Amino acid sequence: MTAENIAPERKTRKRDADATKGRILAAAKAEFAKLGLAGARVDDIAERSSANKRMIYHYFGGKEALFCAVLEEAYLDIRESERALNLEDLPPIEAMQTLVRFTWEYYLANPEFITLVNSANLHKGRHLESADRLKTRQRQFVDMVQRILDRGVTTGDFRKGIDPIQLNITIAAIGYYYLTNRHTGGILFQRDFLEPDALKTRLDFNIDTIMRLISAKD
Amino acid sequence: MTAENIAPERKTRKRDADATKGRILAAAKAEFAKLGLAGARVDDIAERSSANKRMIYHYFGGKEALFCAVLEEAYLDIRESERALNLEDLPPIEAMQTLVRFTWEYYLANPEFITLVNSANLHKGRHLESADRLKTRQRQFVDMVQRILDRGVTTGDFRKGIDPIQLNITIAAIGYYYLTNRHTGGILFQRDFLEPDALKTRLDFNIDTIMRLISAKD
DNA sequence: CATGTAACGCACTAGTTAGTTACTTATGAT
DNA sequence: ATCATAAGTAACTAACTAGTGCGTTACATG
Repeated sequence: MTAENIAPERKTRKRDADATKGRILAAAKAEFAKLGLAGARVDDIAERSSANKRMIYHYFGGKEALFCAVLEEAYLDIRESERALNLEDLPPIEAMQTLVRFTWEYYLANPEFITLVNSANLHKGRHLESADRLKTRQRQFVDMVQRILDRGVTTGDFRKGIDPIQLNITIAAIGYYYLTNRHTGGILFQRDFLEPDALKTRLDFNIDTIMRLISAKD
Repeated sequence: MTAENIAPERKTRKRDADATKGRILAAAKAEFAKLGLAGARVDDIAERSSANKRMIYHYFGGKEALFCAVLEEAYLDIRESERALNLEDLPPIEAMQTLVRFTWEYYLANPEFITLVNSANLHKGRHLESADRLKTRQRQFVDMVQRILDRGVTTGDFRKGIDPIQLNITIAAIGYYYLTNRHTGGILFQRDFLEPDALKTRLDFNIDTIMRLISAKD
């Protein structure tokens, strides 16, 4: 499943199912992210992955099944990266600020995540229904945020009764919306949304928004 | 440009350029919103509008140009609806709460707006570039929000120095994200995002988020 | 009533596109 | 070595799709 195979072990290893599968997945991710499910072309994915179209049908079954695989992998990656932050080792305020910052930086570094999720929702989430491993991870994630909130209440930093799901949605929303709509936003507001200054301003604004939302002092 | 022509003036008026154009636009809006730009089919739009495909090319020039027309109309409609709220006649706090509530309710009542904007951004906003009338409206809208913020500062209700653009983006974001990602969100969080209780909870949460963000007391 | 103009519609084309068939080639267990 | 199996390829197909050529029909104007 390694995405690339730059230094083959012995000679030029011509046959490597795992590597081929990984290359197809990476190429599909790029293609689906750029053009959406309907706009993506199976032939282009085959070419981008320097594999053959037949291999896509062999390993994944078809265009839609390939999209399912791409989507689940994308979601698993962000949930795994969040877990790797070890937020539970941080004081509550710092943990929450880190989460807001991480979410923002993840979207910035992985813009294809956003367009993939948008495509999935255009099709009513149908391609995520069977991703059971992900549902478990998601629950663990919500529970972790709940524990951070609880700790913050104990220390007197956070208000009581905040729903971790509403909070998660809000943290995602204020970063996601800015970035997914940066093109139409840039035209309408006559600003470059990706300029370093603009990015810094927005991140600070977002951290401030979340801190004011959950803060106990008021 | 009237979308329907239920009561024709004299006899059965078989030829009506305006009505045909309007029907095509309405059908295209529904089709593009449902399937995206690449997924939409010109033949289907022709059939849905009970017009002929030839007419689409006659009136709009092509699929992409039709998408441009649909998109600009959609944006103009929301900006016009916002203006019709006459927020400047309300006290600052009430004006801002009304704006948050309106934005939410507009997205709920016009779900196609969200998917159209998503499609436009998938294509890097290219289809909105020539919408000059809209840019003017957008500036007027931002100026109006700025005036509400200024009034709020004068009355002592709002903090100083809030950027109306960051605020607008945030108001849109917390409603938009919840609704555009309601399908994947529903699967991952195991909740029905559109249930009446869930909708009410989210709207209250959103109003609270914005009020805490701009409120002077802290 | 004659006539120019714009609305309208059928049927076609040239190029795509997802998915498949039939085949070759490398690999590793025996 | 050999041979079953999995990896890999090229060429094909049937259905689809954006766009167009060309002819017809309604309506306003003089």
